[in-house]
Amino acid sequence: MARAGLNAERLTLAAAELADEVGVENVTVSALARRFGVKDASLYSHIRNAHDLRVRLALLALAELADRVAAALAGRAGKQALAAFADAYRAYAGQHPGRYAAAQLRLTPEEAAASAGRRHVEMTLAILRGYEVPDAEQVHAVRLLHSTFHGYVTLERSGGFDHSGDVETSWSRVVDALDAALLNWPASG
Amino acid sequence: MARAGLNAERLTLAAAELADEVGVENVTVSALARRFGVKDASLYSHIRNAHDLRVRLALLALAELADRVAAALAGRAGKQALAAFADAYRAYAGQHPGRYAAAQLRLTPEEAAASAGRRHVEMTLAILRGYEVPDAEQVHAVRLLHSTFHGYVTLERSGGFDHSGDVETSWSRVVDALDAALLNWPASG
DNA sequence: TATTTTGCCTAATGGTCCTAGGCAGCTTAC
DNA sequence: GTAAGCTGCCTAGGACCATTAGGCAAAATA
Repeated sequence: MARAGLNAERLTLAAAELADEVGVENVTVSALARRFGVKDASLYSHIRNAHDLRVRLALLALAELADRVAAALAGRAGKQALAAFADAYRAYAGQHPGRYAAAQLRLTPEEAAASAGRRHVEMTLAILRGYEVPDAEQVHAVRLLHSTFHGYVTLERSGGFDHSGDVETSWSRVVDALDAALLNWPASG
Repeated sequence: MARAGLNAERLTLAAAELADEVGVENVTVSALARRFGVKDASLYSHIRNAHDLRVRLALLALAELADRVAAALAGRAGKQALAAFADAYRAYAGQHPGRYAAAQLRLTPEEAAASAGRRHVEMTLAILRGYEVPDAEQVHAVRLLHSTFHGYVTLERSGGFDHSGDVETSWSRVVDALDAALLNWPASG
């Protein structure tokens, strides 16, 4: 019998495709084995267990997202940079809902350290350089941006906005509001 | 043998407790049956299936959250109301992480119509009455508020903020930023 | 070519979800 | 107060998923 040529990377990539097609919750060791035409047990030479697979998937998604954002950010500053970050972030979640959902997995400190999480924070801090946010306030500003972006795309994806109204306009209002908040930080009131 | 006295409500409540104790992902028909000292199959006279259980749990959580927010909102307006909403929302997620997570389940239109989702929107609109947001802009403002609150508590819960910095200060900055956004809506820039 | 490594296999266990059909405890009717 | 029926929880059993142990054959190496 010919071998299927499996390895951890190929499995992770296939898991990512599967996630986008059928949702993270359906990314299972069995489904993955089926996709490669091998038995479930065969995957355990390459991944430790199902959780290990999900961690790899999360790391893949975080890295891809960081790449997208970095590309969007190149050569931009100020509100241009903010909007580019926002749009790239939202576009990734829209094009890769399964991967985006997978990226929300809670990581251990070691896993987080090996992840692109740091790059996300660095890029957000880069945006703040276009504004005049005091150093001591930057953590809070980063949290506001992440929270808002994450909350928006999550609700948009999960159908929280279904009923009515233009989501594109809502999104630009969100970006405008964040821009204003950064301009007036921390005297936002 | 004495009967356990099961019914859909008791099961849903127990599922909610289970969710807060061990996480939504571990709220399983088996675990619930174990908690009542009955066999798995016995639950199927009361709930249609595992998904039905999760829907009931989501509806419970949405209703509880709406109650909390309504109580916090009573007699307040303007920024007071905004902060009360925000704090009640965040407190619920903090005290009932499993229920809060369960409330994020994607509902069908019929389920959503029977849910407290409408109340959430109504209460958010009530907050806007303390500001001067044009009618046509209210949808967008509601989305900004929901996105930001949801994003923040989700990231806070999932450990996205672990490393450093005062989360209470971050939270008040978030509320301040939203207050400012509503005061200047839609000329946020 | 002989040897080692390694990849995928079979076999088996235990957990979860779910259906079908049975029997006993509770309810109601007389 | 007992007989009838309803209902609740049961046993039995199927399908799918996660995982481990041990085997054999294909690749890699000597």
